[in-house]
Amino acid sequence: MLTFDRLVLDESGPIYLQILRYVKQGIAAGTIANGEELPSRRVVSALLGVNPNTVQKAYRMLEEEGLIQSHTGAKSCVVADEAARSRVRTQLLGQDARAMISAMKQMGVTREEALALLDSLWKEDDAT
Amino acid sequence: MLTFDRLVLDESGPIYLQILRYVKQGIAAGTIANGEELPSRRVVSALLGVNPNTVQKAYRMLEEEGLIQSHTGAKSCVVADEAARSRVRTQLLGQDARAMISAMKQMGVTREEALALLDSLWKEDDAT
DNA sequence: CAAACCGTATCACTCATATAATACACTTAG
DNA sequence: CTAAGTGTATTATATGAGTGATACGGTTTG
Repeated sequence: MLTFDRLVLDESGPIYLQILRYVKQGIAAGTIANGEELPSRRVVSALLGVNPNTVQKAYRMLEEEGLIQSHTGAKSCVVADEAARSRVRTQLLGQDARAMISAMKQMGVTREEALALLDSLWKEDDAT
Repeated sequence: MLTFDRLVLDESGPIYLQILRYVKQGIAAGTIANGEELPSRRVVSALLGVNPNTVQKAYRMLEEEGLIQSHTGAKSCVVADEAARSRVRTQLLGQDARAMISAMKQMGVTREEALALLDSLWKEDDAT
């Protein structure tokens, strides 16, 4: 079952969005199997040290996107086939990359420079 | 003088951070000359349709970073030599890229895939 | 000099985020 | 069956972000 072990909250934005993104990344990565159960709202809130309502907000948005299913009394579970996985993956990758490209172009960075920087930082991150 | 023409506000975060980032990107790109005057808080607030206090918050942070100077009664102006430019540029590029790399690795993206994606989206953005 | 503009500061208000404390109906495990 | 756990809902409170209005003193310009 999903553990939320690798989710470290920061001050970059609303907590419910960080939870939402974490689950989406797991789905995109294939780390979370189709039909897999999610830990309950209360368990996650205790793990992260946040309010149950905050977790509920993230779970609700996941359900509205059709990525999880919830039934009163029972645990929620993931419903994400290969098509959904691919869709989420493309969505997340596109969001991040486009924002970075826009910022880089505004700073006068060339395509070659951008590729070199990405390659360099990628390897640097590997070494850590 | 800096016009704030290319700054389009979105819902990605606080307005004062978007203004802060816009000016920083201008400094990093060399679009803004050293000693150049900034439009007043009131002018910018009217241009963007936001409150003067919001602009003031961004200007204040710029001053705290030593990138602009303000004197009561007179217009603020940029004080950013080549060293400061380089520092800001590295700071912005590193922030964006590292965040994207972290997200990509968590989604199981390979380095080659990341480079191909960046190259592809860069060209796609050129065409727009 | 005087009017216009500027940086700065303050107060009150709205809204989103997050917390806190419950409550209720349903499912599941002992 | 019973108790524990679960999804869901409600109300109240606190905080930060952003707005709106206003004020004061200093600088610039005609």
